[in-house]
Amino acid sequence: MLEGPPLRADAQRNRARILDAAEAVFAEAGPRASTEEVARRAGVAIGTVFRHFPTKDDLLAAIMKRLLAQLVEEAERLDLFAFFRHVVAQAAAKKTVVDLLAGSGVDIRLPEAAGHLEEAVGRLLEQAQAAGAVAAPVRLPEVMALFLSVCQGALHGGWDDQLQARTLAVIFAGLRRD
Amino acid sequence: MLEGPPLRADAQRNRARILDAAEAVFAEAGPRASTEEVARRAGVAIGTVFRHFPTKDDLLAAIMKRLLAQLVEEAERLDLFAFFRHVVAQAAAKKTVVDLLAGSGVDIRLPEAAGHLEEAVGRLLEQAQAAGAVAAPVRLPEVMALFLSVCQGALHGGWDDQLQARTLAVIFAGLRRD
DNA sequence: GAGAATAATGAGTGGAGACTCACTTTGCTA
DNA sequence: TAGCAAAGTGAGTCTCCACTCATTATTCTC
Repeated sequence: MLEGPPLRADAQRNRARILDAAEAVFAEAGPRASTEEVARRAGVAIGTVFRHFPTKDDLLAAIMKRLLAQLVEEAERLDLFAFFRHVVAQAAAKKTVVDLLAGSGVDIRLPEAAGHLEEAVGRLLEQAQAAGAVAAPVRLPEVMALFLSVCQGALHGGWDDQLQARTLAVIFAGLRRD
Repeated sequence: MLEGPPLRADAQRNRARILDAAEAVFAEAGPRASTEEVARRAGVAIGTVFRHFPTKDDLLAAIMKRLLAQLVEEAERLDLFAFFRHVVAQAAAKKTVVDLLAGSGVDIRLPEAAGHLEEAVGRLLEQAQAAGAVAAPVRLPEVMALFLSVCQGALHGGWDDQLQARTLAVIFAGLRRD
């Protein structure tokens, strides 16, 4: 993570505005939304967006990193089941994360941030297994796979509360007794 | 389903070629692949593609319909668990269906064909419950939700055989004992 | 507060891809 | 097999969008 000299005040302000706008725009319209829309929403010229993020992918990667970090924080506050419920409930509002975790058309790798998430979920799994809430043979890879699958399903399927509860119930039952 | 006069022989031939090419191209590159690539692969001029399918969405809808019909056939040959396994294993090879079932950026509704699939899976569920292989309180909506979720997960996550088996094992356990 | 460095601006460029249409070719029918 | 309607062709249009850069504006430093 190479750090140059500190950013000028206006640059810092704009960078933050752009990230916020990008998060909102991409959450609403998915990663295919245009960079111009982001600039407009941030109240900034298009060139400014590209000064901060030389390519659109850089911008997407930056907000992904923020969102993943947020997920990790949430993982640290909740147990495995609550974490699943929480994230699935939010999936629709976080089109970007889900789409990008899914790699939908856009090529972005964030091994570090994604690794942190996996570690956090790993800790939740250990705790749940120690408490006897998840069967012993369950391993992290399938938990992550289920996690991502369900996020995408919820996002694209437009699940209501009831469907979400019933679907997670099946998965939770499967985790408890494998 | 309005039927005009029958198609001329060359038109029929080309229509079939275009559908085959589109299926292959979109399976490899997803729905974002260009119509020109489809035309090239079909050995046909771009205008011919647009004569048969006035918009790209029409083309996508047409192959979706074929693929859904195929899924229904497979559902009629297999039991619920085998169907899940089969489709998940093929998910990666069928990027289009999955992406479109998921509604990724493209707006296509095929209520009829999708309804048939749901009916077919409904029958599998009934059979499985009658045989005691799936717990009674499980209902069709969550089975469909799990089905679509897992398809997307498998597609985007690039699951290997082992991960696929382990992930499905959790879901199957959840279905058996809810 | 003057000067230098950094940042913002936004019209402009280039490329991709969906779709059109004037013209040519092909298949059907009488 | 002549004639015509159906189908095929592909260069060209149009729109959208990522990205650039010469110019102007804002901060920082002394």
